[in-house]
Amino acid sequence: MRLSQLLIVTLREDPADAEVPSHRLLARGGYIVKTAAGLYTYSPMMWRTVRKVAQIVREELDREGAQELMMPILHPKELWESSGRWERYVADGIMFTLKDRKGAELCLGPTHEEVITDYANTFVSSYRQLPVNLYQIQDKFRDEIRPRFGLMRGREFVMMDAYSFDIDQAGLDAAYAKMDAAYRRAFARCGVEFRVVQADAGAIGGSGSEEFMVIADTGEDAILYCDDCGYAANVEKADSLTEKVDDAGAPAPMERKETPDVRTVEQLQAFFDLPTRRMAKTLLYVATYGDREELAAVMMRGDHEVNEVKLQNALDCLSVALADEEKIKQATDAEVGFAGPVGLPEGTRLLADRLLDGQANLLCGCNETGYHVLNVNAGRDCAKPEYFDLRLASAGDRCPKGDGTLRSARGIEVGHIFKLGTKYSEAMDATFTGQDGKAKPFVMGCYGIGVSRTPAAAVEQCHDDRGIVWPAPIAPFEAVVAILDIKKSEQCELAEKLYGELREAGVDVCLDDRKMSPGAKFKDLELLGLPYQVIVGRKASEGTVEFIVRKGLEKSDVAAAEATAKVRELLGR
RNA sequence: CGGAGCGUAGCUUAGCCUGGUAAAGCGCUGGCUUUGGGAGCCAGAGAUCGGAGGUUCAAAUCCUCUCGCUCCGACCA
Repeated sequence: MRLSQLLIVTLREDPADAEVPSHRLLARGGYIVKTAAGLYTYSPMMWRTVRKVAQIVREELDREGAQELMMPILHPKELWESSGRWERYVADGIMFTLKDRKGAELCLGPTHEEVITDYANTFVSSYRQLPVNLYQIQDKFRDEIRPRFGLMRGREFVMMDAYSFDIDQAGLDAAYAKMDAAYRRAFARCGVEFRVVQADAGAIGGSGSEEFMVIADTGEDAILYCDDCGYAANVEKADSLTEKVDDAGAPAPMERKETPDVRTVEQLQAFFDLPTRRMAKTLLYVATYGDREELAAVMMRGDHEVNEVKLQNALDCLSVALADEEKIKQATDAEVGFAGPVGLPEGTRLLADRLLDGQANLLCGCNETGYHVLNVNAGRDCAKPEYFDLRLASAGDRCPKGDGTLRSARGIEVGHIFKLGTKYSEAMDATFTGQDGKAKPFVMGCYGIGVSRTPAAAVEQCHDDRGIVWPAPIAPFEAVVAILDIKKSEQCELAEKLYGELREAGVDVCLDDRKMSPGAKFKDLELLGLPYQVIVGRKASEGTVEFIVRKGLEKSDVAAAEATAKVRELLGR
């Protein structure tokens, strides 16, 4: 490809709305142009990269025996009603919905469990046809509350979604392991540094799930990991340490204390001279279940924070949110800052972090403005709470699996694998006939890769102050031969020769024959980030070219006759 | 949805407070020169100032409403 014939427009200034490096550099390099909020047009160069990622993913999935197919983007409402998700997704507002000319309701597919399950139900009728693993690479549509960061969170994006169908849990475990292996190979091939972490299954549902995170400071997810044992988890999911507080002695009589204007844990600590771990703060949450709301009181050790994802799972509700001031006053009959388990209104659901289970003599609020109570013992002074692991783990905690210490990092979620089980097959009555002649629901897994997010994550991880530094496997071109002065015939001739040689050698190379000043060309190639650059300039007449490795901008003069071999060597061919 | 902010040429912005001929840089077009670090000169094209109302002799500027976009929180590949 000759760059003079490729539509490349780079900008000298950053677009005003770009905040993170990947958005800034992809926009400035002309790789993406915003069409509307969260909607981008990919340039020819960008599309080459997206296709390379897709191809790597395709190859690795195919190696595990997965089969590519294509499903419609438009889905009928009825299909989503059969799984029970229509109402929820519409209520969430995440789904784009529309009506056809007859007034029938449709949605733009945000994910394809319904369509694929229906397909499998139609086509797979016997255990003899199983296992089967089907995938597609296609645009997904989600009306994100806040699209942002360019390709990192768009409303339309390219996704690989795969679905496995098995006869039993063991089959699912095997399919899941294969996908895990395929994902590891695919992301390694893409040249990104990633980590696999345990994850909350969220709205998709199911038993087990792991996320593939590209490590980058601008990642939207926080992860915790332990270098000792390899434990790693999304902070939403991370298990918390299990050791209890030191012994607080035998249960002592409860005492009501006047604590004027003492509301926060810090203030209490100063007031009572008690360690924060001897206090239980009580937070009031509003849990939403479809069309009804319920109030829940959550007790947490004074020095710990609530993990709202865990809380949501414990309550088995659609969403949780801290109660506002008015609701708190209504429920506790007190100002904010004095809520506690003692004397809560009848019927209020009371939960507590499991670390409080069996803990004696806690300091709590007592639902009366200006008062706290000392020596609260659950079961004696207040209702026995339901205990769950509700604590937000944090860096510095002891690893839940060993003696190591948890460290934290930020990650960009580029892949996610789930063990769904029979959630969808049962809801949609999708069955096959087993060996015993009886109908059985498919045991399913689902798997996603953000195909358009992955290059953005790669840029996030791999750039410098001059521009993008593409990993070679997903760069729009692996190498470029650049003519510095296209009016010099010896430069053009040598460049054409090298360009031909590299193509012969199977290198994905382009010829930069654009008419621009040398300085502009250098800057442009740095911004565009092609991994290996062969610069044909002044020394062309001596048979010498400049070789630039974009990563680190290492430069050296090499004999033109050696240039092709050098590129091949660096590409490992 | 809640909070904050921004809409002026393809891009980045000035002008708005204090109403009075829409401005600059980049990019684009033509010409001449230039060619190893975003070249110079000359000549051009390009904006009904997001939209609608209002105030005023007069609105990019003041007021009201609306639409769009960005940022901070809950969703997810």
